[in-house]
Amino acid sequence: MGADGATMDERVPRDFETLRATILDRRASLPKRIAQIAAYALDNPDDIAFGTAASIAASAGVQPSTLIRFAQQLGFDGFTSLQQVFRERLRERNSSYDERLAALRAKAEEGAGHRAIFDGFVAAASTSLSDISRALNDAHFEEAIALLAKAETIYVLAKRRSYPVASYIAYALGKLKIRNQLVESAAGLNAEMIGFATPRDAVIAISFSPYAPATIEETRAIAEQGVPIVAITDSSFSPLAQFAKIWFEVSEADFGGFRSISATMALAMALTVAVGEKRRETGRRRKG
Amino acid sequence: MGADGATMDERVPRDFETLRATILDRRASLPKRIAQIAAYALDNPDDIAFGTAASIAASAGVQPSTLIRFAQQLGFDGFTSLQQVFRERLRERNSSYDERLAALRAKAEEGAGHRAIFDGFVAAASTSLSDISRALNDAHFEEAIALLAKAETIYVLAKRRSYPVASYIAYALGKLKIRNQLVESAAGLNAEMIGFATPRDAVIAISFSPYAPATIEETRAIAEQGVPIVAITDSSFSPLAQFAKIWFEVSEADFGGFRSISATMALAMALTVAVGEKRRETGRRRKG
DNA sequence: GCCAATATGAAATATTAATTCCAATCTATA
DNA sequence: TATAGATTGGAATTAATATTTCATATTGGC
Repeated sequence: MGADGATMDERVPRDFETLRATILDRRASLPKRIAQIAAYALDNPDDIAFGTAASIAASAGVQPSTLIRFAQQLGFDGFTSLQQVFRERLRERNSSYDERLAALRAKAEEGAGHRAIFDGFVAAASTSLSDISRALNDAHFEEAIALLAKAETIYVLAKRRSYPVASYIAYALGKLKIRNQLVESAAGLNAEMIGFATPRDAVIAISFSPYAPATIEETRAIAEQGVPIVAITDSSFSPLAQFAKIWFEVSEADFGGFRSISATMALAMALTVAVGEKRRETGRRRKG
Repeated sequence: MGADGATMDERVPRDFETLRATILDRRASLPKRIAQIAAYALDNPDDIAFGTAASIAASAGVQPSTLIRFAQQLGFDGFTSLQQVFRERLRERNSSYDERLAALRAKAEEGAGHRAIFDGFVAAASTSLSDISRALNDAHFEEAIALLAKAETIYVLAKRRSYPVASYIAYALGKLKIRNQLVESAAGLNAEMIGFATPRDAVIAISFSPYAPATIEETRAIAEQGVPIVAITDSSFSPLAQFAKIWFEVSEADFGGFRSISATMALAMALTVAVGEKRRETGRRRKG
């Protein structure tokens, strides 16, 4: 007794991912019609989940018996048990995006342990992304890219909660070989740093309520020097908005008093990469 | 002829929402057992989609015939056609989120202007969040929280692309009044900084391929001093994994060569806030 | 409290779908 | 090219599942 015996179903794939891997693995060695139904199964998993052996076989252009042979070759004892795997998959990802989010948030708000905290942050991030995806103004986005693309140096200005975004922008700009200056508060030399900026440069300033006084002050100073500013902030009443040539309103969902920054991050990354893209285009045009 | 006649199925709900509304509407006037199966259907739509008349009836505590009567009362000609609505719902729901993402990504990959870049980053971030939500191991998460909660000082270690995450963790830990030390490379004093760490402290180390050599080296050094390490990285082959007591594998989707960091951010935020929570609990217990 | 109308339970029946079987066809090898 | 072995198609068989039926119970109006 033990490992061998009547059952023999020790290595039958129980979840969709394993099944998928198994199929892809054996793909090359499968006979023609079996391969055909295998391909169909991976391409139309929903049909397998809902159809009958006959209907699926017809759609895939094979006989029902082939479908059963396929299942058996994978170690299942028939089509029905293969189908279970496809149904289970649908169950697991069953709910719609919004329902899933609502469930996450509900679970999080019930406060069921530490997992709930994680779920809460995932939900907040997802919500924020979905919001910004809807709200982003294409025209503003294009203007901001154009403005930043022709800057000699891009100054990046953010403190506290927004600082991670700024440091990411600086990192990405560096990788794209775009001259930039992260205005950090460490050495207290910000005023001098800002002093070097000219109207041929540009600024990305990021601040959310409660707005860090230093960010506001520095933005004001640099705006007075005539340096154009792109602001990422959270409302039209934001003090940044008045100094900015272009500003984006990003509303981030919060959880447990900590606001998400994923929407801001996505916007920042897109802005950065788009500026890189634009510069390459312009460079080519100049050359050609 | 026209509206009346033999068929009479003009107002049969064809989609789930209409069906749901119809059921809720008639709820009060339904006989006991029918009401019972109606409630069950709205609470467990997945079971209706996949079960057999017999299995569903058993779960809901009624006879199969009652289930059929329920369907007929709603205007369907049997259980099978009622079931179609529940199956259709799963099909649509499922596709909506994934299709939306796929559409975003497709648009992004076609490269239709700058908006496409933005869509690409939003899609990458959403995918990453959804992946980590599925993949996160609760047990590891709890262990990590426990480990970090009892640390005297939490050292945060990350360079380059991961640095924004580290700076966010440091900011959040600070707000939660948890002693922490961000190991930055600026002044070149990292070795000395690390030298102060003891086994009563703990480390959060973050690094993704290509792993910044400095992060690896510093993690190794601090591990050799017996300081327990929680790592966030991208594979079990990561050099960080070997030094870590607990490590999380986070797979981030990428767009245009820039990987998302939203999943890592969500995990980092959750970890931080959960540690704060845990400390407060423990503090209370000690007092009370 | 009685009667008619309605609702319910349980088993019989009809329908549909999965599986098996066998003959026909293809494929690789000597 | 002959032949064994594998693969496939299609119909027959078996299993499962939905539906119907009918006896029994319950409810609401008088």
